Amino acid sequence: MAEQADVLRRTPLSRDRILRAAVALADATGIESLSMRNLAQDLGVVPMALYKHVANKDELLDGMIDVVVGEIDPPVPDADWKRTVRLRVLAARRALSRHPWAALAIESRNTATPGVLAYLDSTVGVFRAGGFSTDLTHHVMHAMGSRILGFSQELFDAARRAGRSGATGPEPAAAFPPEAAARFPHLAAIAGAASHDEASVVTPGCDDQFEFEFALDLLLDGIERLHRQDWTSTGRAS
Amino acid sequence: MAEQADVLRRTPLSRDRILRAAVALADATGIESLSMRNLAQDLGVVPMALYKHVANKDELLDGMIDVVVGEIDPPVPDADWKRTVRLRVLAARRALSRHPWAALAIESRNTATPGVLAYLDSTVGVFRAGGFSTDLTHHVMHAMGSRILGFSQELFDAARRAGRSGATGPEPAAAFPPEAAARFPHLAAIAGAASHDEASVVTPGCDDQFEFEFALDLLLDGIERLHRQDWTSTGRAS
DNA sequence: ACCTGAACACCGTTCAAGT
DNA sequence: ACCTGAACACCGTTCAAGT
Repeated sequence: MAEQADVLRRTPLSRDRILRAAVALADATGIESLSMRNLAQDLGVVPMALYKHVANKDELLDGMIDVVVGEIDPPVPDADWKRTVRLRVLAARRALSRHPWAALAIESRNTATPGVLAYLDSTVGVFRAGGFSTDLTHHVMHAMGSRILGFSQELFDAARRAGRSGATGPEPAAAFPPEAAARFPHLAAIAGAASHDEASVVTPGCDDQFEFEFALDLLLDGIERLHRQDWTSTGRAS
Repeated sequence: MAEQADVLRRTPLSRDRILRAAVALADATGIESLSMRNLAQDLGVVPMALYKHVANKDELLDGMIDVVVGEIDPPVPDADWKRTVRLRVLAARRALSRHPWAALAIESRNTATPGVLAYLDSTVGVFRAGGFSTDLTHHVMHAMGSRILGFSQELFDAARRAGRSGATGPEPAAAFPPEAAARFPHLAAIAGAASHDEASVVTPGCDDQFEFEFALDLLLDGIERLHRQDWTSTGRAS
């Protein structure tokens, strides 16, 4: 770590080098412990040196987001809009999964970065090429929400960690704790219901990838149905 | 503001009074400017006095979340699970909408609060009472994601603010800016496509409530279809 | 025993002094 | 002209000194 900093010290700073170091630091220690001072130290540089290349911390975060979004595999041309969207979303999920802080960072910024806009634009293009009206495409993009970028909101996942004390850093989701099970019987009943393979009796947690694809397909199937019946917002043909 | 603090100064501090003041402060000035020092000043109290009632800032945030979740109208008994879920989710949306900081706060905490767990538990109960298997209920809860608490992820919304400079504080979503329209033609094409009423030509933004209900119904319709065909995770009957 | 001021270990960022 | 140390205005939280 220290000798690496020594090696890098003489190579000149650049926006790109700063962004890559910031991503690596957030990957390693979490976004909440990423600070300008901290990042500067990793780069063997005085904190103020960073401000030559990024205006402030918000711009740094925007840049980091676009590094991650830039890792998403380009779309594979396919006649079928549904398969194209599905593969691209799963590619986004792979990229975002490599950087666990990225999803929350994207949601926290109240303005989309150029990289996110480019991604959304190309995805809209897939729907349009598939024959979707601008009207339906608009609503469909809203309905997909952040799922279009490969992440869901982890709200329900947080319940699996309900009894966790958070002392020993990140760890796999624990089983639903007994005292919570008594107070929340319905949650306890379904917590163990998703053992997709019989071997996972000890850790009854569910398969995140399965859940994601389940929700994605639920949405895509519904979208396909609306598209087939030429749905418009003025008169629902349901 | 100052005379209000004077009046409150002699009424004794309590966890409840702290939480309500924190919610009010976050509502008024945003969650990012809520600090312990700041909140203490609003209460006419020295910062350290707060620590008698909340262990730390994280616990304060958890308490604030449960104040908001506690404002959700209780479920209305109805024979129809679909209508029950729909009404409850829309009730959650109304409560969360009154506190714009709450959605992100809930997502940021990596453990569910007791109030959120209670809400999820009762919602699971609605599905179970409607005849859903534990298996399907589990996946369905994941698929709904944070939408079950009445908020979506605003990812696509951020695109509408793409050209915004953020200088003058919170403001309604601006029209898609011209220079962005050139770079992201597909987004520009659908940005204006959602004028639900003809009067909104000047501000072509879309109707958030419509988009939310569109997505909610898309999910509920898909869920109903799976339920009708007795879907199980082992053999998809699609 | 309770309360609280000062202090500690941090932040992001400004700015003026150094080269 | 460029770089950077010190400083400013904040944080959350600890702790010891006061009552």
